[in-house]
Amino acid sequence: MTPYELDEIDHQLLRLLQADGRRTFSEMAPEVGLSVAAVKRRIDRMRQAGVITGFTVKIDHAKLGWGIEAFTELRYAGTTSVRDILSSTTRTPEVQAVFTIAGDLDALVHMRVRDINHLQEVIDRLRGTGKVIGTRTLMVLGSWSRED
Amino acid sequence: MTPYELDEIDHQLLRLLQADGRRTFSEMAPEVGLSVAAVKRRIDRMRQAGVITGFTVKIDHAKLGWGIEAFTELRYAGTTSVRDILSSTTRTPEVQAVFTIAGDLDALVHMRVRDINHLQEVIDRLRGTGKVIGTRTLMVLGSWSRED
DNA sequence: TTTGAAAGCACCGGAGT
DNA sequence: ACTCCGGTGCTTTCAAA
Repeated sequence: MTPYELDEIDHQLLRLLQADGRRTFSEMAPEVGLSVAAVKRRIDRMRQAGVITGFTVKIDHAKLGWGIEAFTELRYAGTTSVRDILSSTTRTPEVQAVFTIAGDLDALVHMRVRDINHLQEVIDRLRGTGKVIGTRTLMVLGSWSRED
Repeated sequence: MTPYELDEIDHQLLRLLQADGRRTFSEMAPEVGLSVAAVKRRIDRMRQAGVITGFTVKIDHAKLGWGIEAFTELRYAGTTSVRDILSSTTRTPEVQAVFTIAGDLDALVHMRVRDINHLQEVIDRLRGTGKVIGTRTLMVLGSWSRED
């Protein structure tokens, strides 16, 4: 699959939208030196091409009382399919993301919990579902994210 | 810090904005059964309280030719401060996110690269900077993310 | 692929229930 | 708290280059 080619102005628009996804076309137009209609057209085009898959809101989960973040590495029995892994992990509401992994372990799960007891409980829940044969949990102390 | 309390309508609004961060107030108003002004006030309030930290665009990096995603666990020499870890990792452009971690390892780095050679090169770069004394890389085969 | 303008909406403040 | 309303500004489409 040949990558979709962006010129410098497309990159500028993506950067502007990453910093503020609700920025208006009329606000961006003078910043990139094009008319409002041209900006709209470019963004529609990137949406159409699937480069832009959508827009979303950024939420501070700690402010809502979900202050603890952790990654858990899961190892499964040899007979477990990716579909089984996904169906057992993704139905746990504390799980934010699941990455299936090449190599000796099988999945890396990103989760958010309220406190340590809650973390313990979620890990137990994950160990109980399906054919988990081993876990290792990394508690996040701090995080940095590229302009998100 | 006591968590900010959301009622059912606030949760609905957050869900709507997670699915489409550019949804208009007038579109959301009838869906939650309030007036446009009331919706705006609630969202302004959540912004003010820091629950909503912003809005952003979702990008399909694979479509742009950055098709490979990986996590690298980094172990540092005992004298390394968190500031040193962040300054050495975050200036690598392929690094998307850095999590500092409790326990025997020190950081988990999320990165995006174009291909395997590129991955190799970035890992070497990370091993070269600062006081890295060990790495372990998990290549992502697939991923799932809660409504993103 | 761009600009420019017109019509339709959305936003946002204030006053009132 | 919410609703109604009016002024302002943004979005969207289309003709034209």
